[in-house]
Amino acid sequence: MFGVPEQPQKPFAFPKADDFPKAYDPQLIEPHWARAWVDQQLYRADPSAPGPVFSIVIPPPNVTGSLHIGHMLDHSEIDILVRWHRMLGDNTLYLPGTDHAGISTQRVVVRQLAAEGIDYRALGREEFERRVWLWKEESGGTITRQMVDLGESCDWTREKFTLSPELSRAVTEVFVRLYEEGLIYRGRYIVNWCPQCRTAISDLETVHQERQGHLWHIRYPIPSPRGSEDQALVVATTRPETMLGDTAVAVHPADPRYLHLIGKKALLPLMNREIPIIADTQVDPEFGTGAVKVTPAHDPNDFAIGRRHGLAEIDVMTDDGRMNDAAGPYAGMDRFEARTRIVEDLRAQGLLERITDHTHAVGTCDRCGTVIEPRLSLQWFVKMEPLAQPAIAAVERGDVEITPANWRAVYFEWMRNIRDWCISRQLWWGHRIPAWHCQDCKEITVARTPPVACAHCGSPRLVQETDVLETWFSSALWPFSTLGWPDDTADYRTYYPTSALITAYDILFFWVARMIIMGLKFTGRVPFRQVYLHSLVRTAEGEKMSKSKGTGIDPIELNHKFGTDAMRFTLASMAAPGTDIVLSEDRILSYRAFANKIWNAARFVFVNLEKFQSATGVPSEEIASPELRAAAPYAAAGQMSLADRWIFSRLAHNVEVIDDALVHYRFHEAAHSVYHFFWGDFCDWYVEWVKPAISDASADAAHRDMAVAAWRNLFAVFDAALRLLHPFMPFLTEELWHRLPQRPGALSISLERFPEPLEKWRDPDADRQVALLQEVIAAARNIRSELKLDPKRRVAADFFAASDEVRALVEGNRDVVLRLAALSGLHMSPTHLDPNAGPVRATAQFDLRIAYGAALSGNATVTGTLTGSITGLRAELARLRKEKERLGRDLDAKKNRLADDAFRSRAPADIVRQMEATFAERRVELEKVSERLAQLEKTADTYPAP
RNA sequence: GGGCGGUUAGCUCAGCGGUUAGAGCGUCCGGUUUACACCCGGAAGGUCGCGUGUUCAAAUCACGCACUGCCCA
Repeated sequence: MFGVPEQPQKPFAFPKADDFPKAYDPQLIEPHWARAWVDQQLYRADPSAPGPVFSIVIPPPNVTGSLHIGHMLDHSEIDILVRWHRMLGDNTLYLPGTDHAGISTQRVVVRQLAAEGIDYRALGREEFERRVWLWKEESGGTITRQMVDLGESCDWTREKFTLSPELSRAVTEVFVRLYEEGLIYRGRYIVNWCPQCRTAISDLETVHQERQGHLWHIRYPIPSPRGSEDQALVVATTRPETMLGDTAVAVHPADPRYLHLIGKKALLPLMNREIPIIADTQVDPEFGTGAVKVTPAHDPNDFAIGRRHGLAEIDVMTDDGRMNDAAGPYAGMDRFEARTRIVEDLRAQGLLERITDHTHAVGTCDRCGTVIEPRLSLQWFVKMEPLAQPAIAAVERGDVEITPANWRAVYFEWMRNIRDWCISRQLWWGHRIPAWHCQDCKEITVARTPPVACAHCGSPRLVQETDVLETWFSSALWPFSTLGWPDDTADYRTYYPTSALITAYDILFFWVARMIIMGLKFTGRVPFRQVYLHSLVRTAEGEKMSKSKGTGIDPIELNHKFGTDAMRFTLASMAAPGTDIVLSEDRILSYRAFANKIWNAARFVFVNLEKFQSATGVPSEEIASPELRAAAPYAAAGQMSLADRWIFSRLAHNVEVIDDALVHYRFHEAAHSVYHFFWGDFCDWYVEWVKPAISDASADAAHRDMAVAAWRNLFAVFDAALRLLHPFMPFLTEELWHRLPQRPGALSISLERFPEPLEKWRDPDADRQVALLQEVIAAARNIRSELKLDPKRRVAADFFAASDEVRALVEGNRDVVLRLAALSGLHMSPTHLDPNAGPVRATAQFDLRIAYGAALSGNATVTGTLTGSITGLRAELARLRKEKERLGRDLDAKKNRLADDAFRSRAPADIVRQMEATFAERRVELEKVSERLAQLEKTADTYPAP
């Protein structure tokens, strides 16, 4: 896969029309380039390379999973940044890899085995692990294959896996150090237990769902020496099956209803066990009856009460959610079956006081959705509070910048209320905890390598801990473990801390926060300088995608259908910080059209160069060589054309916008800028503008020079546009770039430089002048459209310039105006134009009119003409009235503002000046509109009423 | 219960103090303009959820309300 193939240097030949099908088909080129980028190892990082460093590690996906659309968003954003930085000349590393996804991978393999009729426990740990590795080998390539298909420019030689020996070494090192510092401890506490996965899971992996449940009010009799009958306490519970493990009933010490009962005993129904009635301030007198059953082994609050009062802790369940022997007659039943039976039995015994509806949050397993059982068990924990302090400070200081900034508050909130982290999992797939239990003294020995003797008593009888670490524990080390830590490698020295972390906001706590904690603890530095948290992709219905509901979108399928470039561009264009993305096919189609537009622009450029070459004999090397493209822009006879000045100015402007947008992770802004530059500025205006110049095959030297200069500029801009587009549409731009002549040895557009926003290209005069000409052309097109003129028909227009400058500009560019507006002539009028002769469009700078006579003249038919017709006149009147009203409203508002002394004295001077200028301009427009309206109304009066 | 978002054109979304509030799609009108019908030209369409403030100036800031989504307990 990584062998570098020989690159035969073929002589350059311009693509012919045959090589350019009219419709762009991404399937023809994307697989080819995806392959080539990997095979040539183009993105292999070199720690000794020059330039500022830009490094980024991938959020590792589940090794046995497949990419979903959220990954594609994430990876597209990362790859856009990476390609951009690489093109800026940075020493760039994009490090790929996967994690071992402990619970889900184990579950998949357990299921596979079960399907073969094999109980995984019967296989034994070693054999089971071997089977999981086999499965990893078998399915583990999917993710990386998909990433290759996406064209991600990562360094595959540095691909990492959390469970590989090198990364496992980092995990062991971290575990041992934390243990030695007393930051890891083992203890018996209530944890979230998933009976389906048969393991403890962390608080974060427990998802709370609001559910409609019940509150069962159960009577706990209070036996008295004299045998009085109705002495009883009523407790309310949502989980009656846990009562089998009750070891007390608790009331609030100040609750007058129960004062007299404190210290007495209650008889636990069904179990016939006497349990104490205790007082504890944790009891909420408002909830239920104010008396609660206490089950220390199955509820975190009860556990706390139990510890305070020295209560027994009776676990009544097994690891798969069944009732155990301590549950007496209910032993062996599933917990929910037991619940039903217990309620029935209580009812039968008259101990069920009542049942009320109760909505409460039920903890469920993040992985499998099973209802979590809070359960007492012996687990390993990380003491988080001391670790969190530096992580809070780092973000406070700005050592880590979080974007969008509102996530800072969320981060702080979680960090400041952090709870100890249960890191042990009762699984076989994962990093086995490097702790050994002494069979003699029962002490624990934690070590980097298997110890031969107990550190406490010297006994050789040691048994390794069976629990593994949760996957996020190893993920938390990812930014440095992947770079060689704990060794001081060249990669680590060069690329750590990484530059940025790009991930979805839903793993801020799971992963981002923990990486900051671990990075600071073990490297003394933050793991990344910036965090960008992007949104989630939702379905067209706005729902969160879910595999189980089948609403997940397969990006590969969409890429195949629309092209990876189009998909990537779509995601980028919608990736506004802070807003979830609702993906729709319409939107993707519009960017597929954009790819097609680029393709066809290239087609135009190449095919016409060929024509030019054969007509003039000017070789393509004199027009499109890489050296010439790099040296643009060109002037002919010492002067650059207005169109050329303008497009380079627009290019510089857009490069600046794009650079700035990408610095701030505003992918949508960057995408919009490049889209409008290419389609609007380049295709709609520039190419149309210069068509005559580049097809001028006149023999004389002056014309030839102008044509060559025009061609050189066109190629230079086209080349720059491709480089500008490259991070967003890598495949198409790579393909087209290779169709341009290149230096020998130039391998890829991705290794070229991103265009620079050169100040010398800025040309405010050209910007203004072209904007005005565009307005003139648009005005003419607008009238043509209103007159419903045949688009091919050229008609004459009248023009009044409000200044000599405007007149000179329009006269100097008469040809382009006539051509793009399909006019046959432009007659300069010394005075304002009479609207009775035809519709007038006017700005403060000019009037333009196409006279009815001109529209009618000749033998062409004018469909639906408004000439002299009452309907056409009415339409124009309506338009003018609306225009007048709008201008009037605007002017009133501005007049008031300008008349306001407060505004004049308090607003910045340039704002006031600007307001005055637009007011003056708008007033001229209003005057013109009013004048035209008055004249037309007079004309309208001569018509009979309809 | 606490916190964070969202509410802008028919749809999906930008804009988050200062030009006549934008984009893509959709709609309507006209087009086989030899790069592109995945196209070209033109147009219509919005009291920026409601209310009250702050400000010379509010879609934009603050507060309240309504609806809605998410996170944490």
